[in-house]
Amino acid sequence: MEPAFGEVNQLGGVFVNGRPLPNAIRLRIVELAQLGIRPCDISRQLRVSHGCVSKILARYNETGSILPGAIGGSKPRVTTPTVVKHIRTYKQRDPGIFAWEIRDRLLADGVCDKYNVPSVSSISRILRNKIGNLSQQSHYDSYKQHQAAPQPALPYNHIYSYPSPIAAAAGAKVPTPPGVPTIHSAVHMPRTWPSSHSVTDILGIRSITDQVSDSSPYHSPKVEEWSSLSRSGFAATAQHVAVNGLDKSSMEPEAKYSQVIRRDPSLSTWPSEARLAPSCLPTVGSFVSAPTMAPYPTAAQVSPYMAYSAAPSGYVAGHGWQHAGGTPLSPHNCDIPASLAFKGMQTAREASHTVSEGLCKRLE
DNA sequence: GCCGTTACGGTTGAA
DNA sequence: TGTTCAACCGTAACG
Repeated sequence: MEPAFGEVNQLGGVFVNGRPLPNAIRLRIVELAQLGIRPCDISRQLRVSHGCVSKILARYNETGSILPGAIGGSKPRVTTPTVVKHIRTYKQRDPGIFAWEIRDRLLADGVCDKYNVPSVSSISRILRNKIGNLSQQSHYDSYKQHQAAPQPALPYNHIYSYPSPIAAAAGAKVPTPPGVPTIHSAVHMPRTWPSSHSVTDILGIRSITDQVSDSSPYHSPKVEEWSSLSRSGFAATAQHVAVNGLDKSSMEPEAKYSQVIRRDPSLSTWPSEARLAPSCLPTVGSFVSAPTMAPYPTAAQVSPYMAYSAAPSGYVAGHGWQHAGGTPLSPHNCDIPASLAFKGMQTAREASHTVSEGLCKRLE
């Protein structure tokens, strides 16, 4: 159940327990860190707990991603149809085979690796439930296999799947086959079931899989909500013309369904609009002050989830952000400390420079 | 005072 | 359809 209102932390910032911070805030945290601002200052400026700032920055440094991990769900199933098929085969060849022997053979034959090999108990369950009496079922099974090969289960959190097969190969637990180059990508995440959480990805750049998922029956409305967080805020960022101004059209809920930027799969680069302009972003323009903002409208206004989704708008709206020390971090400021090296951001940042400068010039 | 870590209460979504 | 479980979240507190 989504609360209609968020809670207020000790710094006066608003948050929803159990839910990730809005993308705009997460991005802002990274931006400020790139500008050389200390985490404690970021914490105070954005009114986010320092633990959270630390966590987000640590994750960003480690993975190149600012977005939260995949929430909920279960681990990917290891008992894929292929594995079951092999187990069945082993059992057919040797009806007296033990589950642990099957497990060993799955490893030995390369059907599974040590990460995804089913447990002995799982194999036993498969033998009991899915295979059963082979002498009676084998014929039927072989028939059935030809009739309809079961589709592999959808990957865990397919909605967060990598935007490209290459990226998937780079991040997936499955070892990259020799010859397939692993790219140094901002989305490289050493996770078992990774998310597509690169800065570039959330800047409104829809991935190939995203595009597919749009028409997919599996497309989650929650993704739209999430995407709306990124796209309404960040797309406005990328396409913005006003400093701290609300490009309201891009903030409107309806806009979340529009594709802001699509990448042509045939291109090796992103559209220039999609690139991150770190220091020119008017994303989070103000303090997050509970008394002065209403990021969580009343339940009567919008649905509870929309209430949370609406938060970035609240963050974006408002006056210009100013550094605690009094040095204004103007959106016009395009200087980025070169000493700050962040994983996977090199390319994006280099590319973004052009856009950043262009944006800044326009803003000036 | 800063920062990394962790317990806690909460949300989420697949099984 | 409802429950369970294991992932995630941000906060608050501790060292």
